[in-house]
Amino acid sequence: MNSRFCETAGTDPIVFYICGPTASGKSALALEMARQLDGEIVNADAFQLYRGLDILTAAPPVRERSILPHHLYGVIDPSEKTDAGSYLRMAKPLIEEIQSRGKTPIVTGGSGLYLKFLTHGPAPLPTGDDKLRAELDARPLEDLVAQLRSLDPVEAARTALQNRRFVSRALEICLLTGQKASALRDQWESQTREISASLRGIVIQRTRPDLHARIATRTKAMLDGGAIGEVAALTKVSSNCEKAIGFREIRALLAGEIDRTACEELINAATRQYAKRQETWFRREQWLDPQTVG
RNA sequence: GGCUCGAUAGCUCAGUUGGUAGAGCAGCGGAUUGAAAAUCCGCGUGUCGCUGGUUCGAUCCCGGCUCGAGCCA
Repeated sequence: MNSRFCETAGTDPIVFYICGPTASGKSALALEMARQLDGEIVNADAFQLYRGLDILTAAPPVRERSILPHHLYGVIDPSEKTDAGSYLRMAKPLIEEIQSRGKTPIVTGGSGLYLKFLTHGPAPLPTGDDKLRAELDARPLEDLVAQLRSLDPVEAARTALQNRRFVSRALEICLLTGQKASALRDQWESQTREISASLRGIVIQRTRPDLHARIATRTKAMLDGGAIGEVAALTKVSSNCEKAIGFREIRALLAGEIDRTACEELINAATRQYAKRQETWFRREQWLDPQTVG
């Protein structure tokens, strides 16, 4: 199975992608492939970017990272925010630099949106604006929907109007650019045709019972292995970083609001739900080659 | 041993004055280009403990049994 990818890697300066749901074994596979392909690993996980949360976010441990180059792990302070655009601005030059040294970048991670930025490029849209978002968040959803409908009826028709995030973002684009979000998005859509054909990568697939068992094992190991200490040690955490699965649950445990058993089960459930959403995302990325494991 | 209460979805429970049942959580499916481990949409998945009886019809009423909790011995 792996030899096939070694061959394709040899023909062109390519980037190899290893995707899949959380706890599916991406990191281990990435390490093995990096050895075979003379590659270097590039993180594509939105939360493993944060520093000091290796255990909570199931990032490869430092001893593993020292075997061969691992990039973009623990590079952002938990008090900071990040987004798919800034991830792309870090990852793209890095990948080119790795290639310039004759190495194969092996991108691995489970953040579908971040991966999509890397594979299909950014749309010509403005970065989110915290101040504007705070203003929009303070207004009723119907109000935002009405404004979006008047500014950009095409975008309103395509947007899931019950989803405040999506409505808010569409409106944000219109307000920040003075243009129609729908028009800007159409530009990008037309640019991205054909890109998928040039991409190489796999998505790890496991049965649900297998994946759920692996999640349970990992959650237990995290809680036993220092995740609680990591959370306890954080003093300043961005609203972005605190969204990490397990963060809220461990905070509740530390505050005595829930017991260890409840904490573990809440994290398990949230992780299972996340894994399911990841599977849904990667199912749509048809350029990925499914690899059934387990 | 006697009495009382309970037994309904994977879990916690509601309900049907008799017409085969519904919430939350879990689960399953989906959307998703700058918050994405986020956010949102859709779906009830069932021998109503077992067994007799009454009834046109029982998850519901009656008897017996099983299991669980409590009280009395």
